[in-house]
Amino acid sequence: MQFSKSTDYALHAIIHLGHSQRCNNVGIRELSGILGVSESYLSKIMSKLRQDGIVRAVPGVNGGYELARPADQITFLDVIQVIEGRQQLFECSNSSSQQHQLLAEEGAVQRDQKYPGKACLVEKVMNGAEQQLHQYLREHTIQSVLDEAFKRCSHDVNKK
Amino acid sequence: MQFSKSTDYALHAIIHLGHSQRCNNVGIRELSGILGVSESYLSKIMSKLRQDGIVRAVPGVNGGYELARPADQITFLDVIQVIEGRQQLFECSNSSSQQHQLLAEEGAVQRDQKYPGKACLVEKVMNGAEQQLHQYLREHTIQSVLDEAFKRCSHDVNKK
DNA sequence: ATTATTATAGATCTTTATTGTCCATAATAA
DNA sequence: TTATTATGGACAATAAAGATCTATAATAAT
Ligand code: SF4
Ligand code: SF4
Repeated sequence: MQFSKSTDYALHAIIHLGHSQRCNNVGIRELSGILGVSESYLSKIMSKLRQDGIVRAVPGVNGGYELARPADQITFLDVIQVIEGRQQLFECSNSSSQQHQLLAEEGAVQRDQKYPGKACLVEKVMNGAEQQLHQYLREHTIQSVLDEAFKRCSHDVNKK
Repeated sequence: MQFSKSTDYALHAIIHLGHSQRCNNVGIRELSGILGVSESYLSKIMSKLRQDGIVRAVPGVNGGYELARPADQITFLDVIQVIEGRQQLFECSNSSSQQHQLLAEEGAVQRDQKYPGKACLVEKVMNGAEQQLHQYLREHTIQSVLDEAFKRCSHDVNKK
């Protein structure tokens, strides 16, 4: 299990947009050059990011992309979920098996929406783990990375 | 990004073994029947679990599988990593891109083994998140699920 | 020792997901 | 109006997951 390359690209693209906030929009050409990915492929990713409200896009001369909201309001989780989707990390495929009887509470079969507390014991652990992951990714914003990069940078300057 | 079905099968197989500890070995036939998976496919999974020292296998009459160590010493992470592997959740593919300069410390390119503290800023976040996930999965053992299932069960009996 | 039983390893196939390209179209600012 | 830029659909290549079959090796019971 790994994050896809697209997630990698999306994160770096967003970070670059965050870094170029003051300037004009950033076109797909520039972006693709900096990330080292083809324009066609990257544009698919940017399109998704726009559909999910992470970036704004404007066509035409001097068009391009910009962040749809301040970088401190864009979390890693936000970006990752655009690409990876929002399904659960663990989805049981055999809830009709014999074992299920032992491990699941009554009513746990139709567990998707309404009874979060009634998940089976396996899902309880797996979903718990996923929550830990999400929590951490929610706590880290694009801005926090930008800040740290700037800190490092100025520290380097002081050294010299 | 999702856990594979194989991980699902592996977890359930191990749980069943833990549940049948007192009795004899559990053959692939019984196991496959209970999980609702083909024998051939499941045997591949069991083989991996054996190679990684999670279960013991004995061929021949009355052979089968049993846990290689007590269920309270088998964590969810143990089982999951057998199937999903041990690569990092996030592996950067373009550390030669222009962006890399900004985000990575010096020496961060050859980051794999020796400089865990020097990872780049993106990896720092992503690896941190992975650690959260792993920590949680490490804290939950097969036995803990068994215990809880038993608790529920006896609670149900009391009700009746 | 023989035999029936069981796990193992290899080859192979299908299906699904990821990664990637190309092109025609729509939108926009100059 | 036009040059420019993003968008969406179709498509292809590759890789990974899911699954099956078969021949072989190991073992316990006889
Ligand atoms: S116990 Fe949970 S994970 Fe297992 S089969 Fe039932 S629903 Fe699925
Ligand atoms: S900054 Fe980190 S994630 Fe980004 S390219 Fe460099 S090594 Fe990869």
